[in-house]
Amino acid sequence: MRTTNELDETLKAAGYRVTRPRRRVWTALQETNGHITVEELAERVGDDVDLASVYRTLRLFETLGIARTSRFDERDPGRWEPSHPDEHFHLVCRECGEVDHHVGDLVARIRAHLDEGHGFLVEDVTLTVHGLCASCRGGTTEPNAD
Amino acid sequence: MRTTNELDETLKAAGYRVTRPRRRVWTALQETNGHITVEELAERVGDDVDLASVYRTLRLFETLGIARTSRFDERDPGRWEPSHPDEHFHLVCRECGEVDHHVGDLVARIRAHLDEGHGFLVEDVTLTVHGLCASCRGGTTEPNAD
DNA sequence: TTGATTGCAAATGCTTTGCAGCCGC
DNA sequence: GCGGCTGCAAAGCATTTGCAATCAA
Repeated sequence: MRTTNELDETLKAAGYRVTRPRRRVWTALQETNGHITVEELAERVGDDVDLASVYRTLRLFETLGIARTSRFDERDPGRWEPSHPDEHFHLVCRECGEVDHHVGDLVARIRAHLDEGHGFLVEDVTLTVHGLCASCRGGTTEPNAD
Repeated sequence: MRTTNELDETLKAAGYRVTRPRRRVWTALQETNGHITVEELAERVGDDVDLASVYRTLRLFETLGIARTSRFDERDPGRWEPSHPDEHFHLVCRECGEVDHHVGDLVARIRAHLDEGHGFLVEDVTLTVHGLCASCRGGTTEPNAD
């Protein structure tokens, strides 16, 4: 899901109208490719789209399954990203704030593990790892430094 | 960390004063043993402790490392729990809202896995699983029902 | 045309903050 | 007594909502 055409189809298929604000928000979200604040997004979209519409549009995208929101720090505003078919998790650096979108089989393995033992039916796994990214680890980045 | 005596020591050791609001919040948090809203907590604490003080106290407890906050749904207020020495994760049921505090080695294994390959220094792992708990899985709880 | 969608402005809800008085040490 | 802590009230900030006008179908 990358082009505005694909957005148009998704909207129509679900019975929603294709509008300029929706296209604009969609494009802006694609351009940044993730972890962006509603305010930052609104800035990119431009002043002729109201902040409230950006919020409404993002909520709609979430309902449609094409965007997702998450919060990496309790005291930060929510951040949005186009939803990604791959299961992934986030590595958040406490120093530089960088968010690494990490794709791998880890989430799938967690899911598999949970499906076994417990009576709990897993629908969504959210994994966030806080720490220090390679560049912020005190200069040295040698992989086998203790 | 369970008694008010232990709270007192923790506060003093860090140079903070032992006060009635702090003891009250601490006790209330222990009693519920987790995943409680600030408002619910304030209710238990009583009207003679101001809501603002409850917020301030919880933030202090967080700083001291004896309480932690998390949000299971983007649109819910934050929830607090006494911080737990064991690494654990949360199973949140979308039907009944029940939050299961799940202790196990899964988080440790995730941590170990991350420590290997990547240059990222892991400090905190947050894992939240949304889905349906055993009792909400459509009545039937047989493990091999389709 | 017609009703979904928008912009605007006001409201909401959670959380924080300024400040004068109070209380732990 | 001093300075940290509290209650109170007001502010802050992200997000939502009511409503009349607008625009996609």
